[in-house]
Amino acid sequence: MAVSVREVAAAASVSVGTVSNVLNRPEKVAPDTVARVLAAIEELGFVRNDAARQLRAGRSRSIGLVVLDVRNPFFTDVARGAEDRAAEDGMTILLGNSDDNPDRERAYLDLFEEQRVHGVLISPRGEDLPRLERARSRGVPVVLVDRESEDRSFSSVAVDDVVGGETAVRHLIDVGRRRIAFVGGPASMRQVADRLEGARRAASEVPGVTLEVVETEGTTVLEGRAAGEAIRDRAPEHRPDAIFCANDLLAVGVLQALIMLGDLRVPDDIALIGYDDIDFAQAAVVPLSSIRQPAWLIGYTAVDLLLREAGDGADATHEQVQFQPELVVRESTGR
Amino acid sequence: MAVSVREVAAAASVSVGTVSNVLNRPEKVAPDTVARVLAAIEELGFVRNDAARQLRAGRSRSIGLVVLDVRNPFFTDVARGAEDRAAEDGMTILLGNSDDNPDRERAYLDLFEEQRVHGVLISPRGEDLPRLERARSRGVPVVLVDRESEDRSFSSVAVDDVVGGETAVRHLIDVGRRRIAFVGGPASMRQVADRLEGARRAASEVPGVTLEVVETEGTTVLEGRAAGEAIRDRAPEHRPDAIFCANDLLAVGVLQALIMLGDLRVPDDIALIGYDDIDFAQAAVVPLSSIRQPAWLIGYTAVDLLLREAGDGADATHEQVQFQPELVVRESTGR
DNA sequence: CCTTCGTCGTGAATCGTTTCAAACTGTAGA
DNA sequence: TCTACAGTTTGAAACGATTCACGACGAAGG
Repeated sequence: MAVSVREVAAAASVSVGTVSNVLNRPEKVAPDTVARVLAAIEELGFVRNDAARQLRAGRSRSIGLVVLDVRNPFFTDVARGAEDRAAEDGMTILLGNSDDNPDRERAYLDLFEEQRVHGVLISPRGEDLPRLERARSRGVPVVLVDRESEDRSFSSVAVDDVVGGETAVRHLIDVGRRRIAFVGGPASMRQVADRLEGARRAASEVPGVTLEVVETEGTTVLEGRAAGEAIRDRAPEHRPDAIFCANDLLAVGVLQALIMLGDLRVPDDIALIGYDDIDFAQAAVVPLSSIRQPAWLIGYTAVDLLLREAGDGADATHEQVQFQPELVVRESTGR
Repeated sequence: MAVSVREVAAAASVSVGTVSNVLNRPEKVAPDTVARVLAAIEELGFVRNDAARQLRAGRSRSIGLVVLDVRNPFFTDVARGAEDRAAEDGMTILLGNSDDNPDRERAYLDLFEEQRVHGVLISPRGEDLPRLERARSRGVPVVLVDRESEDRSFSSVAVDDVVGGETAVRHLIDVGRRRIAFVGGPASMRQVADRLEGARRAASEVPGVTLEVVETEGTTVLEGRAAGEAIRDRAPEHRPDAIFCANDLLAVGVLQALIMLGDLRVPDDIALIGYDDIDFAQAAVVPLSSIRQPAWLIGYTAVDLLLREAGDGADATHEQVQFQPELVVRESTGR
């Protein structure tokens, strides 16, 4: 059914080897032979079979990327950065989203291994490093995204979330707040845990500052709204005077609950700061203060490390790149 | 280097055929043989080589999906729906985003053809149907997403954008507006053109209603903001009293320009309605009225059609599914 | 005229899985 | 004892591109 090199070769009266050379090393073939072969390809509508190429080559020209949540603009930006860097080397990104579900995460890893990807970029859900070690021991380079490995045994590209959390809460304190609530979860998510740790650190520096944790089950707008409603419905004296959300999606949800469904004022009654600085942050009901991360750059850099590591083979060194988060002040924390 | 069936077979003292049977039809193999083979697989850390499977099978177990913009939540929702349906049949979605760029669109189609995908879902950028015809003639089923083919020669899943545009503008008229502006572009985007056509139709029904078109070069928040600024900077008597944006991202941008960077009131001075009803619409500075589309369902249905068509072979019938858009009224058009 | 060298082109072997006709084993029935 | 037959297992062929050692040819140099 499908046209193969063999038929192209026959049509152009050359051998299959020559067709392959035209495709891959045209400079090694006499010009008019090249022309004849290209004509035959056009004529027959030949399309290379990538599976056959990969089989021969031993691995694919793709890189697997597993993110925690495709719906979070932060991760689509990371993916764009990765795609751009991969394209520079003629490679492709396979995007999988785990939805913070360990089974899905493992399923994607299995899939990528079967595809013999060049490597895997992953923002690992929990502590399933053994699975990643196994992948690597089979020759698949792994780079952690938005996360560092405890023992530096993996390459990684991350932003210092502890510093980010610290920056956020310090800012809230700077604008005069004292009863601070942290909204985020699940605590098993590293990003969440780190940001909380930073928040605790900043809070403990100043006497009189309290930090309360409102744990959520995920980091979506919906869960933010639920958390916001719970806070809104408290007696005024039990409400915090500032909220730090583990990401902007949560913050948007909290904002909805406080303002649109309630009658609290932001930042007057409660100041609010998010994390990630997604596009929508500045377009929210009240433009949202946030902690900015260089998402595109993270993706770009991660692929860069991966390709370098893949090139070096087994004895590659592992490099940890860490970017610093940046405070962006908008109206939700006053000016 | 990598472990193959051959080595597994040797380790389990069976033939390669038996290993393959254990993998694909375990019920045809004696229980203790199965156990022995599985033990060998575990022992050796065998991972199937997908390229070899595909080569043998003739095509991959993936479906290509080309969207206009991954950053638009509408499309990520479509992708999720597609992924969910594909997973039901053990298939995978390969996501490519064309960024409304014909070259990228073609590059992804080429890539998908080389990968011998099961089929392609695409929201085609322009009128490059010949390219799609060619793909189909090579045996790759194609389903149009969020778009219909003029001549019904392709299967498609779409929402009636003309009706959507009509609904939006009719609503603006219903709430008393007369000088309406349509913000969107490029006009070559079918979705944009259709929504505009609907808008024109609704406007022409009521005497005294004018419809002005403010063309943008894309459908991002940034371009919306630029358009909004242009409108804001006009003399008051030249400003429209209502704006219909081709999608919610644009509307969010317009909103930023009017309110946050200017001092116009929405909806008092200018009413505003968007399209897609993305999550952020209700969390915007002023909660945004919009036209809702069943994004997840569109993706799900598209894969469904595709698999049906792929199953039927060459003589498959082409089916056009059309969903109806739904008006969602929020504060940006008054209550 | 013979050798050497470079340019082009050849075709068989290879990658790893699946398939399928054929072979094998043991049991039940005649 | 022989045949039938179901249940298992076998192993070679096939998928299609790439590679590489080798052959063919012509030109240049001695």
